[in-house]
Amino acid sequence: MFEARLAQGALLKKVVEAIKDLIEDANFDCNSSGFSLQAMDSSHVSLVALSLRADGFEHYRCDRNVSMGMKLASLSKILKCANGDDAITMKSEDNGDTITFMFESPEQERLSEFDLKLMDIDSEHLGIPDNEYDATVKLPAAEFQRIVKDLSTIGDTVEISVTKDAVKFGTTGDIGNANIMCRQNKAADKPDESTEIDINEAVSLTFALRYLNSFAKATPLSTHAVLKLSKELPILVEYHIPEVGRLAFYLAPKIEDEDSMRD
Amino acid sequence: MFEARLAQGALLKKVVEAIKDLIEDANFDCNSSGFSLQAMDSSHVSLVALSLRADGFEHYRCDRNVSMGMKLASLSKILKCANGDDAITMKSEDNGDTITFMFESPEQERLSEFDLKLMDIDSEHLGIPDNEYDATVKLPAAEFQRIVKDLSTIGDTVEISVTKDAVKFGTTGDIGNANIMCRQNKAADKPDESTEIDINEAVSLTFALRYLNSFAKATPLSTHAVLKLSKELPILVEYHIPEVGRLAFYLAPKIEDEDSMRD
DNA sequence: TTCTTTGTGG
DNA sequence: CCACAAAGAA
Repeated sequence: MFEARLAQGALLKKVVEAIKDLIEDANFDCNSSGFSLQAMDSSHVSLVALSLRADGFEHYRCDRNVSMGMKLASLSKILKCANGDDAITMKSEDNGDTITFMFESPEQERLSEFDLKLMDIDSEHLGIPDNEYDATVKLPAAEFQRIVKDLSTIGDTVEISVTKDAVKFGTTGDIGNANIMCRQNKAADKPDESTEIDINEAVSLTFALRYLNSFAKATPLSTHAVLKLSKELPILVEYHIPEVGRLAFYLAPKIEDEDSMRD
Repeated sequence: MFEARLAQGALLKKVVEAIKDLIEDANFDCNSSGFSLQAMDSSHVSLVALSLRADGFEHYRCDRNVSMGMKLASLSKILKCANGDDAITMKSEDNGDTITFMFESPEQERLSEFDLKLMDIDSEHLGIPDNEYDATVKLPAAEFQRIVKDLSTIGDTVEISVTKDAVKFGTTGDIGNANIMCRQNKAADKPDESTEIDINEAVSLTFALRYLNSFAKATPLSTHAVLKLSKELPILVEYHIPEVGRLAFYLAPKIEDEDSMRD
């Protein structure tokens, strides 16, 4: 059987809120080392990878590897019934066709159980290469969310350019264009507001803002978002979940349409 | 004539907000002992009973018994024009065809008057038997509201089971099923959060969540909701209005469909 | 506090 | 089937 208890149930609520707009249904894979998910979004453009380590749970038991297919809209409905301060226990029998979510209020006065029917989902388990990246930018998650939201009001794509000591986000649209630049700033006094850049080579890549906006739904999970970029590779947008794991998103860059540049 | 002044006008506002979704028009009955209403909801499934005692009013005068038919949507419109801290005076001449609502701001700086046309409504005055109940559950009103709201996202009906020291709310739906259990807990330190169970016999009854959700609109009137259940009898959901009276709702249980159980 | 979402009434 | 209002989310 599989059984895992998360003292901070709010984490699970936030994770599901962050990915449910991107993915309709997904397999959650459980093994002795933890609880994870990998899935392409519905339009097969971006990829979501969640991993929660076994040791991030208050209690974790997984007798044999299982893959549990869930409809994320249903899962979200159920998790909305948990209070933010509830502890959440997930439980599933081997070969069972449901997963049980138990919510316990801090004083244990109220105990709720929700059984979610599992479903069979074909999933192509994509191996994600563990790349070295040309540039890594760590910036406050709220700031990243604000930037992609603001730029979305102007254009559809964003060009992210990273240089040694600044990252620039630029877009162009019908009404004009916009550029937002964030300087490196290792604010030691306010670590939550630091912006750090680690670079091997300057890169400049263009992405669809629509997906970055979806990724930014993970903002409540972490103080910082980490962007990793390499020429011609998908961007990796990572949210570290303190003590427990991480939620990561991959999105391929827009290839410059060179038709207009040919002579 | 009839004249009654309620210092806490907010009470009247809340009462009308709580019942206007259930009832379109109703007769308000006034006599020397108080102000009351009894009506079936529009679909003739549930029953609403309001009573405000004469001594709950700052001033109360009722020369002869009158029954005043009002359209609740209109009454609600009018009461929305009162501030929460206004005192409300209701006034109606005997044989008059209107009722006047006077709103006075706490400093008497602002005084408003609204006349509402009365209407003739046939009302079957149902005698409500004053039953002894098998089980009484008193729980925080907000918690009851939350439970019926959460369960509504999963299913259409709820099975309420009361045992000596806990009350269980269960439902089943397409995506799975749910159970919420509240333990008895006479929290002496936080009386507003206490859950108390008084039981003669364990009961388990099933109700349409839709109506319970409507009943829960009365939540702002009281810290606690009181559920009274007996086998095969309608559930009574009561909200005590401190110092003034009570708002009660009755709903018949779903009879188990035994077709599927016949051999 | 504002906006989006959902349920209800016409 | 459409529009409004109340409720929840940001």
